Amino acid sequence: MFDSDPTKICSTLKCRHTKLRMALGHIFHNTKTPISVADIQQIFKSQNFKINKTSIYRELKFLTKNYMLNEIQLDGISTRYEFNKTNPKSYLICTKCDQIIPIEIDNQIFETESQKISKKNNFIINRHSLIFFGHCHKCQQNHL
Amino acid sequence: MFDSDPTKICSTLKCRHTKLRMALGHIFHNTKTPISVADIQQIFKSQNFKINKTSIYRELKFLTKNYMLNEIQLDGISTRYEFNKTNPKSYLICTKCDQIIPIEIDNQIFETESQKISKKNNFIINRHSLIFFGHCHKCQQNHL
DNA sequence: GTAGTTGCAAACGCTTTGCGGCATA
DNA sequence: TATGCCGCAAAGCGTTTGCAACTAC
Repeated sequence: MFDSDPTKICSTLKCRHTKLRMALGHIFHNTKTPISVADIQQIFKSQNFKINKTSIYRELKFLTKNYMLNEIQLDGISTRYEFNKTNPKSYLICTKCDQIIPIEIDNQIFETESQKISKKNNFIINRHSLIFFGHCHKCQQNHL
Repeated sequence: MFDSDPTKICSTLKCRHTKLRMALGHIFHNTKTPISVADIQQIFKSQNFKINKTSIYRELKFLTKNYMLNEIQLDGISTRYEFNKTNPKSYLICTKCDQIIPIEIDNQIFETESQKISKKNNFIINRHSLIFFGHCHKCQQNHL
């Protein structure tokens, strides 16, 4: 449960208040859907903010390591980042435009089932990830 | 719904009956868990079967394209392949040893919920993927 | 001043491609 | 003998690393 306010990120993590960190903070503060490094580069380019991609990668790793971001790697799509590890781990993925839409799911649904699975397979379950693949509203309309 | 018998793969796909194709057929015929290119190279090495990795990649793509294999790319682990696209899409992933264990789940559980999600987000759901992360039996014992 | 941060170039690992040669049907 | 398949080398792509320079505190 962190604050996505860029300045608060720095005070929480006791790290320096740099241009890149602030810029990334603003992006994740204002972006609802998980984004890729390419997306970030695009945004920075449109803002005329010149920054080396190495620094972006490094900062994303840093923020992920410090539980500010959540790294998502899923079937076929490129690595995405979203704010805060405590977010729901369920997504809708549009297989036409590769958009990821985070959704909230009542995890109660899995309770009974995951207990069964855990026992049957002798497997300790720590977390789960549920993804629905299909077509988003826009792509349905565009007949893409 | 294909037959995993190597010779039947060839007759179904009307493709040539090559050493590599037969060898991969046998591997997937006998392997229950999804495996990586590195795993396959390992197996071939142990069998003293010399084959170029390019050919392995090409053959896996070919079999995937022809619905004989299922390509799995998930959170943090390397790409894996398993026989047949129609297999259940639910897995247990051990975050210690990276093993993937396919499991059967009663998809009825999701029926109501996925209908709700579909309506709420104006999203046509085609398929879903459910993954449980945790520790397998072996890794629990090894205190790794 | 000094750690934390950056840019650049180079390396990395996994995967794909181009092409000439070989083997299966 | 004619495609389909193969090996090899090289390139592609996203990501990481090493190092020297810089800058926030």
